[in-house]
Amino acid sequence: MENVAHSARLLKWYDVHARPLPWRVAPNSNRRADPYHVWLSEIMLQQTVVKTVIPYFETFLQNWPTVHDLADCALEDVLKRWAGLGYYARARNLHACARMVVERYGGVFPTSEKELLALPGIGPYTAAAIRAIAFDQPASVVDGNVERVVARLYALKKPLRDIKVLIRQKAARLTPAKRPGDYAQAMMDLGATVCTPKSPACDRCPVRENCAARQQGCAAALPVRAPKKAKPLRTGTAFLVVRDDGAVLLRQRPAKGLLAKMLEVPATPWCRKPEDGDCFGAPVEASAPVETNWQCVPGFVTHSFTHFDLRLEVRTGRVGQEQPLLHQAFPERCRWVPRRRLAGEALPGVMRKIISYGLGEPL
DNA sequence: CACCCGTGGTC
DNA sequence: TGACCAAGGGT
Repeated sequence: MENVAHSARLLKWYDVHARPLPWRVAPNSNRRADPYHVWLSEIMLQQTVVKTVIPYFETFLQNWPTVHDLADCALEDVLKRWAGLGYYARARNLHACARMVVERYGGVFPTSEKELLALPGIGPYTAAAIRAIAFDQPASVVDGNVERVVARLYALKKPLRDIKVLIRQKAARLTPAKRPGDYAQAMMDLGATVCTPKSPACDRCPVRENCAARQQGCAAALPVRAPKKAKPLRTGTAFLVVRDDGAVLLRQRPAKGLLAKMLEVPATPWCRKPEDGDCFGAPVEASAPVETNWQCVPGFVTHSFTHFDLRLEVRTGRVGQEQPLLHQAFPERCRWVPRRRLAGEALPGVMRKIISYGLGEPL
């Protein structure tokens, strides 16, 4: 394929169809996007769709207009603002990266691939995106969209995991020296709006003449993904304790692992075996954070994580102001949170489900 | 390298 | 409605 024709057609399409996004400058613009904005948006966009990211991006910029502001704030505040977005390691790395950029580089993002890759939360994709979009360097940006577009352009029919290197080579060869930032965003916009996973709109595609998969009629079937494994079910019981003044008992999760450093509703361990009333041989009551008259809420809260499904029973309990916490509840990590403050806390989506389910009202 | 790591948009 | 899976990185 003629690479020049490909990039020329794509850029011409992008000039017309580029979506205005908060972190994006207009195509063919003389200005470059702010590296802080590009970095922040790219971290948020990892495995997350544009529509979901936009309000979070606006909130972050409003609270922390510069990387200095973000570096100066407490991690806890970042986690609060990140709550609901998922993959919370991104938030911890974001904060660490901001501090590193300020300490090592005086708040100015480095431009070399080596230096960018050394920053927490920045991998091959994000480093290339920052170089291309913020610094106008001809870096080859390969994300899930580009993998799909390239697999179709060349009708690559082997399993995706076996041809990742080949796709990177093809993608690098397609990347133009001019307007690399616009080109990168054009490829990703194309994948997100035209060359979509299930039913690609080939009749609207600016590079349909170059697409081998379209000629063969197999575009929708590419790329070939490995079959997914079934998710195991984990079960447990959550204890929603409401104090007489309406405050709810929450607990900070451990520093590593699932939902690290986020707040949680105290609960039993989440067990592999869906056997009610028993977990590792211990009774459910052994995980209760207080002694009270527990009330079972009918039904379950269900939630699907990346690698397992969760089904939780919820029990509610009312306690007085002077109720002592039980030893098993890790009291050093427990906090009473006023009802009105709940929505702004670092509560993951699953915990918000549990609380609103147990309270019988939205947060 | 395989696995861990969230959530909700999308059809 | 449920299944797919997204602008990936860390270990």
